Amino acid sequence: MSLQLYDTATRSVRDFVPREAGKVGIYLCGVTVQSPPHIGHLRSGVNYDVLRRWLEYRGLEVRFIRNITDIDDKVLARAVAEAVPYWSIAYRNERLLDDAYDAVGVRLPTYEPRATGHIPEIQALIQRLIDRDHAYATDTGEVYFDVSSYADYGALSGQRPDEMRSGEETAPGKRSPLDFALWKGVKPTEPADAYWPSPWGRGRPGWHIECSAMTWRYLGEEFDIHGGGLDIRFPHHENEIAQSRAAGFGFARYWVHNGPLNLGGEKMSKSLGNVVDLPSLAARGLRPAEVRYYLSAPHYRSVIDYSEAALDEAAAAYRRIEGFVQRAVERVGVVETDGVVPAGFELVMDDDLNTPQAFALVHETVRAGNTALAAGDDEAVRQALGEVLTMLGVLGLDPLTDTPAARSGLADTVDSLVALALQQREAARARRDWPAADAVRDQLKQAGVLIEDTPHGPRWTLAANATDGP
RNA sequence: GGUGGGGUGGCCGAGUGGCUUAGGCAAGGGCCUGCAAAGCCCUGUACGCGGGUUCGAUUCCCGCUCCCACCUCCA
Repeated sequence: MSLQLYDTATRSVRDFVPREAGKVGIYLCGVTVQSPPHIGHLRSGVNYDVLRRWLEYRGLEVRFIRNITDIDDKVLARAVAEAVPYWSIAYRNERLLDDAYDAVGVRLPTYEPRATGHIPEIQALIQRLIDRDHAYATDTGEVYFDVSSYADYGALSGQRPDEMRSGEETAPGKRSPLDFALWKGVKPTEPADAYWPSPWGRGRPGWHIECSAMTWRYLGEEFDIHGGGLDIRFPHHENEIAQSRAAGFGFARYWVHNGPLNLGGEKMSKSLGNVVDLPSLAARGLRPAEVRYYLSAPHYRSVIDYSEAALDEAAAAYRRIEGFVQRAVERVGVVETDGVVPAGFELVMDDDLNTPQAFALVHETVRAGNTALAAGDDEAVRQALGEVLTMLGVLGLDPLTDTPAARSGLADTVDSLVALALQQREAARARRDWPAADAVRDQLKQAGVLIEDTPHGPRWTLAANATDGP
């Protein structure tokens, strides 16, 4: 069996066949960097990171392009409000986004192009659309895409132009409310440095066109997978298709959309202001790996209704896995694996990336490993440990490097100090002075160090929320 | 009004025409332990409502209802 993906365009699960054997081109609509990222953006990043890792596991060479839209109405409005250059806003938020992605283990894309770095490509594409009678310029220096010129408009999102609410604003020279701007003329209310010269007058790109231009530049006229959040299927992706197809390009062969992350029954979004971000979760004692688990454990197309309780449960589930890995490594050392995941894991991942089932297999293996650990069956422990690490690796999680102790950078220091305390406790236990022994354990617990007795002697771990303080 | 997705045991969350009715969290019982912790074992018998198809439906079909997303900037 090979990978099957749900394709939004055909509303069906399809066998994934790369257009060029052994290679995959993916374009993911990144973020408009108008404000700091929230975990809804992270979900998107994590979902496609898993897709990419799985494609690579399957031996494909992945060219993964994730764009940054660094100029749009909101970025400019923010710049005016803060009285700073628009590009400083965009850059600041871009850095925050990349840091957040990095924290949750989303690998860097092959390239991360910015809209403003592709003005020539954008203008070339616009001119091409004008030449083909799919776009028109107005007296006011705007260029609009002529929706009526593209028969398949609405196919991706199931919208019919005649059924649509007239949400699009009208403007002088605009032929239809549905037409959308490819190029926007100078506005006196916007920063003067937000414009470039063009055949249609000074202006800047509209939303949508930058993605068509950048896919063209980095992936060619036709490529394999286009991804993004379900919420931008319309109008953004619909418009991208219209532009690129009208320009004569084959464009994306598969459309993958991740589900939204809601909060309180509503989509978490910048415009609604109901956002939760990584720093606020860190303040609650959650580690990025736990957040990644939370975001990747449900299926990528399902809705996640954010709740602290669900997040805490996910963190507990991840710690269970982590606990096994740590104990197993202490017992048998780090194992070398061949990098091949169990067949059952391949099966469920090939099935439209069924990560819930994939994690179920991880947990089943953990249980087997724990049993082996209790039975002293080191060979079985090695087996389970290797499988767990390999599966987690494909899912972008590495419990070996991302432990609380390792992150503090003081593991060795704590180890020495705890060893000292444990000597006293063992002495007390030897003379059956249980109150004294328990006092040591309680004091360590107060300090955030948990003691467990095992058949091979006591071991310590940092409490989950050790960084949280009392 | 249009389009699409969904309502699964206390909670999160997969899945399936019956067969072995995921997995995690929480709960109760047990084992282990000086006591714990961790771990292991056991227990709970779920599929929004009403019809229909079927030998049999949570799974297919129809109706209803509720929720969410999109149709306007948003991963």
